[in-house]
Amino acid sequence: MMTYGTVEGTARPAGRPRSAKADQAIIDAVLDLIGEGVGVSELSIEAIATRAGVGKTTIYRRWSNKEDLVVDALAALKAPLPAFPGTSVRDDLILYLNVIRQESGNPRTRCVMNIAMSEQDRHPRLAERFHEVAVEPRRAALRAVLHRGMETGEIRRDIDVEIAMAVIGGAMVWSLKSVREAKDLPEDLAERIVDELMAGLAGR
Amino acid sequence: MMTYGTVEGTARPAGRPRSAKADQAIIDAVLDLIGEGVGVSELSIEAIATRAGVGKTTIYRRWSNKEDLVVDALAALKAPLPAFPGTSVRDDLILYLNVIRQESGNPRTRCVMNIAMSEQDRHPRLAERFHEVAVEPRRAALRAVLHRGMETGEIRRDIDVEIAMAVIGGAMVWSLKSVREAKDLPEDLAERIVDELMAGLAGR
DNA sequence: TCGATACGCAACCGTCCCGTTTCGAAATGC
DNA sequence: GCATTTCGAAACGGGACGGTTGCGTATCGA
Repeated sequence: MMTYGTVEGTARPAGRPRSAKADQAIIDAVLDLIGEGVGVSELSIEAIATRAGVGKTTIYRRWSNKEDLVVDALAALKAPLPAFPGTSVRDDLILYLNVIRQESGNPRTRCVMNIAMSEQDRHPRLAERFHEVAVEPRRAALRAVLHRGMETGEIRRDIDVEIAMAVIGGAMVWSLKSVREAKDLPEDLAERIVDELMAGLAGR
Repeated sequence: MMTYGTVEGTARPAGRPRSAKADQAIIDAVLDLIGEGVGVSELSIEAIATRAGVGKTTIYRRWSNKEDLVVDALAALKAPLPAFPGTSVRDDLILYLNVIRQESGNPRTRCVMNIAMSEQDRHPRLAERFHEVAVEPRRAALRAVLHRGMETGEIRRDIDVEIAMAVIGGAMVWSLKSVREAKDLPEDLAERIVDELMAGLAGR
């Protein structure tokens, strides 16, 4: 964001201050459009301005670059992670997967995720920001759950945590991607994934 | 594809026949552009024609619709699946994952996959075709491996096969998506995923 | 009150693309 | 030879968009 800092000693520039409302309207417009399935490359400043009820100049005054704008918009997308009750690792993992599943039903989240996943070749900065804002916090939370489980003995102490995280998240994401609608998946998908994972595939 | 059938009894139309070379050049151009990261919506007929060294009319004569063209291009993308040696389920699964990993290094395959995954909302027919051409054959092969393992006793007979498939594929795909380059992943990723999966997470 | 800056709005020109048409040349069947 | 069809190339009118500029207004500090 390119708003002026309010650091002490920094002189506030003369003239009319920038409208925080315009800031928010622009960010919201970007997120809305992305949520409607518009790709980054197809995002037009004009469309954003129109949607935000804002002049194009107001956008160009703040961002010189479309990608900068999208990066800021992505950063504004907060990732509310539920507190894990911690009654058991199994319950925490199931909750974790169900949050992912539920979020994938939100068009905005869904499309942001699509963009982050598919355009990381063309927009590395964007993908990086998304990773930092949305992915890493979740990974950290999941990692904590697993470590706690290793301490309580619910999980083997010698598992490869990074591999386990990839397996857990990947299973849900891949399932969601394999069907048209999240509704097409069994109600208890999260439970089944976690139980299958805990038990392992190997014969007795 | 809109080439003329060669069914017996079908009269061959008069005039100059369509160039098979042009057909192939157009399909290749589409695949090339997609492989370079161009999204479906940004694919322009002009760019395709230029790349293919073909007049726009030659394209419009064959496809009335950009999506039809992309669907045909996708269908032309064959999915060579290796024969599974079948010495053990573990080895087959590792091979399966390593094929996925290796293919994700091919820009063309990678981008086609990106498109199929992220634009299934906007282009359902395209996603469906991709699923049919690329996804289902792999799923069938993987399913066969698991069933064989259940028969030999290498795998529990009571596993949920669909869940297991989601877990196996998802783990690799999700890992690949989590890093910039496939090179950033450990060499033995496939082995580690499979072993972790076979063993399960649960404490002793 | 006055200067400075931001605001929404409209217009501008250049670029890209679309889908169609026209052109002369080439390739086939009759 | 002739009709027919396709070929690549070029051009068309129309539309979308980019990035810039100017306009009149609104909102701040001095």
